[in-house]
Amino acid sequence: MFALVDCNNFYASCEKLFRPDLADTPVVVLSNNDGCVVARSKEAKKLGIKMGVPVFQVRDVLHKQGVVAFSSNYALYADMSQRVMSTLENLAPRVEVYSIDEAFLDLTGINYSLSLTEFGLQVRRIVHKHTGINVCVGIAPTKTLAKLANHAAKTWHKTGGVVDLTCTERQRKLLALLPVGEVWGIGGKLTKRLQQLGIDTALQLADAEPEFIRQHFSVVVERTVRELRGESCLALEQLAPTKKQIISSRAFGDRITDKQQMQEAISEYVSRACKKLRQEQQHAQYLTVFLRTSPFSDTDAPYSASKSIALDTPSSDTRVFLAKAMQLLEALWVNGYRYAKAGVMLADFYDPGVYQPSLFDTPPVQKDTDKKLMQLMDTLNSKHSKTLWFASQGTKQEWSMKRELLSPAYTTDWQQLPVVK
DNA sequence: TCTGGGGTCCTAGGACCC
DNA sequence: TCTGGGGTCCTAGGACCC
Repeated sequence: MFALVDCNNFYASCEKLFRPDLADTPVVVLSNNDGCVVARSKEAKKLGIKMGVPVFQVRDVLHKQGVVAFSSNYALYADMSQRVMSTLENLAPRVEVYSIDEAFLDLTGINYSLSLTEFGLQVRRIVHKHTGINVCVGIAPTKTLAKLANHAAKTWHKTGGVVDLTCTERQRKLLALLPVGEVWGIGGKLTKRLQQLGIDTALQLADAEPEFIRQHFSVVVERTVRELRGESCLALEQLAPTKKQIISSRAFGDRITDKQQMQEAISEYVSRACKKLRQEQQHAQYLTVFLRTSPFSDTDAPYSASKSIALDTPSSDTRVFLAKAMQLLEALWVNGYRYAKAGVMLADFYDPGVYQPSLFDTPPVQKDTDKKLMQLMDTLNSKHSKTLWFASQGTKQEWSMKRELLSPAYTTDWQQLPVVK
């Protein structure tokens, strides 16, 4: 038996938590560069502001209705997420942190002492008491059904924020009400193709033959069908699997037309990605650099390109990747375009010291001093960010993203603690 | 004028092998 | 004239998630 615990309007709730004056005010949180709406308080949802809309399309509504907007404050959200997750870890024996605002709990053994619904209500109470965040709880025999139970708990207030779908009849009743696109794993494209086959509701998908779905779609969709029928195919995964790739990319605050600025940006992304790589305690062999103009522009000539290179030896040394990235950029750069976004990707990971040399390679020697230099950089930068950086990252970073509506890092920076007067 | 970032998994098809 | 069958591995692209 699984429970899915999902925080309500997570980013917006985090912002409201430290601004009691905004308790009843509509609040939205924006993506990087203050580009799109990525979270909405319940008041903002009521105003009809859609998830993911570009800000410029709803600017009038935001203004007229007195909506308060915030830039994304990841330091705050990550810290609040950790508090919620550690509270959950005290309430259930096994927890899978699925995303920044949701977690699956294994409920095996829970119903010996109290009913599953009572347990769900208790989770809500305790998480709210410890963190101030409201959550909803969906309970079911499979993860996919638990997701739908959670959706129901969020949608219908009279559920009290907890829905237990143990009983098959309740499952079918709910599935009949939900369009197939609400099912976890069924996105826009699949919804269309399923509808062409006459499958419109979640119940119709559950009642389709798994073999038939397998033939028309894939094993993934087949698994979804089985999960909807109550056959658990997706297990709880407590340990975060090691990463297979690391991406660092950003849209620019302003378009880039100058090569040196692009070099700065790519250098910045390379050093971010390498820092993450060292945190994962991995070495990477494969580097990709990409850049593109805006796909939304009618006036800008379109250009999008990427190039990759494999190192002779896996590494986590920023300097090695910087040198290669500059070579790749040299090959990719074309004068005259208005670049909107660029990024780098690291892949093909190895544990440090483990790799397969080719026949004619001289065995690599990673000098101890190289390793220490990177460690020193990371240590210094973790205490005071941006203490040490590479000159190629630039000093002004005029291209960097816009975050004009950023709230303070209330919980992670001594200088920015909230003050009670 | 202005449209996010970071991931995973699966499949199809080509190259190559015996 | 007639040209097999069964694999593996890799990559690109498509789909999904939050």
